[in-house]
This record gives sequence, C-alpha cells and structure tokens, in this order.
Amino acid sequence: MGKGDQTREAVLEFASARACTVGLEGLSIGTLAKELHMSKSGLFAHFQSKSALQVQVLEHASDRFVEEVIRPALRAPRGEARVRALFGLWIAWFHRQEHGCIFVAAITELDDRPGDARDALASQQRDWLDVIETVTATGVATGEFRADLDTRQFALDLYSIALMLHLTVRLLALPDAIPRADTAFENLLNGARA
Amino acid sequence: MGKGDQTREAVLEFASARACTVGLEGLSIGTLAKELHMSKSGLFAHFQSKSALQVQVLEHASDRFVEEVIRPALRAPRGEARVRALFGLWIAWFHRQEHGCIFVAAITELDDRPGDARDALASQQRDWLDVIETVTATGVATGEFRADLDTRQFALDLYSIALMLHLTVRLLALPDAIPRADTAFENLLNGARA
DNA sequence: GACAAAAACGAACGGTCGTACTATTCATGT
DNA sequence: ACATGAATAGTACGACCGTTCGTTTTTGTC
Repeated sequence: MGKGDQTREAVLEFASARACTVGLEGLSIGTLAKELHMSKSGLFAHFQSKSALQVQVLEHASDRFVEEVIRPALRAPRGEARVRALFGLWIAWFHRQEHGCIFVAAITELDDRPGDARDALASQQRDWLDVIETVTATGVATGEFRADLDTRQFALDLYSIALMLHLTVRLLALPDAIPRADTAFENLLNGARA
Repeated sequence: MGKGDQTREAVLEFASARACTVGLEGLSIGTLAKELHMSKSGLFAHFQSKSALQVQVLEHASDRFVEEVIRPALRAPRGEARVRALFGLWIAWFHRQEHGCIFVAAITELDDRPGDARDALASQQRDWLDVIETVTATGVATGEFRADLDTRQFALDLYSIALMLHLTVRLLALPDAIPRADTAFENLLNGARA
C-alpha cells in the first residue's frame, strides 16, 4: 500500500467518524483537511468530487461492519447461537460508535436524495437484511426455530429493534433503553422457537 | 392573525416540508427566501437566528402532528380500536409526507448535536411515546389487553415498527413494506391480548 | 544518488452561507 | 386620509463552500 492509499484510508477513517455527527452532506473538504493537518487541495485530490468522497466513506464503513460484525458472527454455531451473536455484535458495534452509527444516520439523510451515495447505502442495507435472514434460516435448519417461521419477517423485526435501540439510547437517552431492546429481542426469539 | 404571523406560518410550512429532504441543518435562509419569492433579510427578520428557525420548524410540525394524528385518534373508542386508530393515522401521516417524516429525519440528524433543536425534538418524541403508552393502557382498562401487559414495552415496540416501515418504504423501497409492517403490528396486538 | 511519478501544497475562482445594518414599502387603527 | 409601527427589501460583511490550476515536495525505482 503506497503513501497515497495510506492517507486516503486515514481520511476515510476520520471522515466516516465525522459523518456520524454532521452527516454525509455536512462533511466539508476544508474542515476535514484542517482537522487532518493537510491542505484542502491535497485532500481533495484523493477523491475527484465530494460525492465520490461520500460514497467511499460509506464503502469504508461497510467494510468495517463486515469485519467487525458479520464475519465474527458467522463463527458462532449455526442456529439460535448465531442469531444471538449477530444481534449482540450489532449492538456492540452501535455502542462502539461514539457518535452514532453512520448507517442509521445515513438512512434518513439519504432516503430522499437520489444519487450514488443513496444507491450505495440502499444496496448495503438490503444485503444486510439478507444476511440477517440467511442467518435466521440456519435456526430453522437446526430445528431450534419453527419450520414455518417467516425468516424475512424475522429479519425485519430484528432490524426494527436495533433501530429503536439507536433512537432510545442516542436521542431520548432512556435509562432502560438496553433492557428494553433485550426484552424485545427475547420476545422475538420466543415467537420463533419451535 | 396579522400579516407577519401569516407569512411566518407560510415560511414554517414550506421549511418543514423542505427539511424532510435537506435536513434541518440543510435549510438555508437564502434558498428558502428565493423559493418563497421574498428577500433573504425579509425572511430572516421573522426569526432571529437560523437555530430559532429550526426549533420553530419542529414546533410547527409537532402542532400538525397533534392535529392530524393524535387528536383524531383520541376520538376512537378506548381500547384496541384506539390503538389501531393511532397506528393507522400515524402511517397515514407517513404516507402523506411526500419527502419523508420530518421527525424521523431529525431523530438521526440531531441525536449527536446538542442544542435547542435537539432538546425540542427529544421532548416531543418522549411525549409521543407517552401518548402511545397511555392509549395502550386504555386497552388494558377495557380488558381487551392482558392485565399484566407491559404498556411501555408495547409503546416502544409499536414505535419500532413505524421506524422500520419508514426505512423499508423510503430508502429500500421494498414492495412488501406495508404488509410487513401490518404483520408486525398484528403480531404485537396478538401478544398483548388477554 | 539521479530521475520520473505520485502526492501534497498554496492561491485563487465564483458562489453561498448566516447575520447585521439601514432604508423603504405596506398594513392597520383612527 | 393620514400617521404610525410593522413588515419587507437592499446592501454589505467576513467566512467558508467545492473545485481548479500550477508549483513544490516527497516517494519509489533503477
């Protein structure tokens, strides 16, 4: 990895953290450059436009997510254990993001702004839903979950619990946000079991 | 209502629609003025700062929400019918917002930005959760719902279904987004019934 | 250590940002 | 109809926006 890719990575790393607070549109080339102690034009040269930067920020974050959530979860035994690992690693990811999850932030920022960034995010989130569904299906295969379980519905329900957790923790600061999410998760599992 | 309040209302009405797309921070005095065919300074004079505009936009939208969702729902008979009315009017509100629900958009935009706007939004959403919980409690009172129902958990679960619907409809454009939300809602009701 | 390529820089562009002033037009009560 | 205050417009401000261009510094290779 040459010097170029090295600083590009550093920029994306910093920018993806910053975007959690100010949003993808709120990112500014000048501010990023200042905070990273480089020149505006030097930073800009790594991307050819701001929108390209935004897309690459999303891709960078997605790579992280795969590495830190999906891949470790797949090491858990198939079935309920893997579903639990997936959810647990997901909310651990949430809590590790000091300024919120960039995907959750981007979901509402981009949902009405057509463009490359929106397309990239939508594709990522559809993939993520598919992963949840596939992992859920291993629970059906092991017999832990009902044979007639609607795995798609399960995946959507699981996602909605995570979304709500993000809201209750970050904006509302409810003291019982985490146990509430746990309760919802256990209820979901109870309904899925054989 | 004098001329001043009249145009102020018009500005807030337009701005609250615009904010669904560009966000509260993305609102710009100059652009708003241009689109409303008035001068930047003339528009600005109605608010003393951009952040005051943002707070008033949220308050304006909240008044609308009370008028179009909460008040009509309270006219439904106590109990499950009222819960159904609340949820139905809520998602009808969603679908009426051509560019997304401003509250959903603001939730993730403001969750890491301390300030008046964030405080106002958090307060609104806590109140809204309380309304859902209170309405749910009427279902316990009528005996339609279990006496030991956790109304708080019910309110959070209901909210999470709505959040997920917003995501699946607006960003992911899933064709079965609405029936999926309906299914989740019916499952929630089934678990609550006596 | 020379040399080409890659990377970072500095300055400048036209524009827009929020905000502050002053001036002008309008609406309203009498 | 007129006076008065409210409402709107005009102008300017310093700062920052994304982007371009030409130059300088750094890097990697023989």
